[in-house]
Amino acid sequence: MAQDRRSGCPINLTLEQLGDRWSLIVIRDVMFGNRRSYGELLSGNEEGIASNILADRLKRLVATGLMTRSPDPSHRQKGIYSLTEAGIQIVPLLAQMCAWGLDHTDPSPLLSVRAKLLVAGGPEMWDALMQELRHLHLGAPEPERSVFKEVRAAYEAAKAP
Amino acid sequence: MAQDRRSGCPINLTLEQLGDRWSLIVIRDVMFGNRRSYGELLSGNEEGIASNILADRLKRLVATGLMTRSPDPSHRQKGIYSLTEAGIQIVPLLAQMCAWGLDHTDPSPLLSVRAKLLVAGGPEMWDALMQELRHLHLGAPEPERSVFKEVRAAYEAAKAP
DNA sequence: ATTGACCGCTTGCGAAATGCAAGTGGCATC
DNA sequence: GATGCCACTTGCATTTCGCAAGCGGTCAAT
Repeated sequence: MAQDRRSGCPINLTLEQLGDRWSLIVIRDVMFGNRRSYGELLSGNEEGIASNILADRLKRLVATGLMTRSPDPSHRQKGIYSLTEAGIQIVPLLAQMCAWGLDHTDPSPLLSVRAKLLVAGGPEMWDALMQELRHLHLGAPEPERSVFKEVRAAYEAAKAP
Repeated sequence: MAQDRRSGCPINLTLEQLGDRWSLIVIRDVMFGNRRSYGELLSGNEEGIASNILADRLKRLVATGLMTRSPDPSHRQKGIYSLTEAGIQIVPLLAQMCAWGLDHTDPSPLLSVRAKLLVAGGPEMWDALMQELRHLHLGAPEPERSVFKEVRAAYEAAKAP
């Protein structure tokens, strides 16, 4: 019963966990938007995710070990969602999706700014981002380089030139 | 009407094209298994894709420019599916999915052999594979290095030691 | 020309996922 | 203790998925 899967191929198994139209969107928002609660994720989402879908995906991501949910001390009802190490290691995957999307879809110029930077930065930048995420989500020491700051600066510069 | 999309984010746009449980499976089989016709894809598929889903995905992949369909001279009814350049550039994405799947799912040892090799080979190997795919699918000159051969050799060695 | 096997793809239909809108109930604040 | 907020559910219509069966064109043998 533990093995209810279509095949043991790693590509397939990844697809079984993340192969839908919303899971990676939620991870993207947690990761790059640093949205950590249900409300932030719901109201801030660019694509207009429905509330039940969001609730379902959060539950699933926690169940499959990509995120954890910890209680928010200021609001007992609220939870703070954090990426696990497995979740953080999705960075290169999202980066490749950025790369492909930039080249082969027709993304909006503004939303492409950050993606371009991330793609141009390459694996070094992705590693730095992952370090930073370990700091934000797992309590690791704060790294010197802040990819967030770099990306945000580029975005703001593009938005209001 | 041309723009019927949830957002202009490149990650989202990639997800809108490939974010389901079968599209990338089909691409994987065409790419790594060199299965080029409907029948080969249907009968050879590890995960047991349904015939209507396969037909639908092939249609969609052709429509969105990831593959082309050309007539098979030996069987008038048959088509030969080829990757386009956009399709070939999914290699790094699949490679990252391999990497993540190897680390964070529980893939079968045999099916992991090729994935491990591809991940260990890194971007150079992916580039070589892409060159080879351009030869097989787009008629580019045959490259010296054959990643297919390397991968097949590793697989056979693992299968029957 | 006819038959029969094969093969690419479609159809029908039940089951599941998706998406929208409204609702519920715990929680903090006043 | 009334009010407003917020995390999450529920109901229901629509779409997608998935299985099994079927259909029609093509080829090879006779």
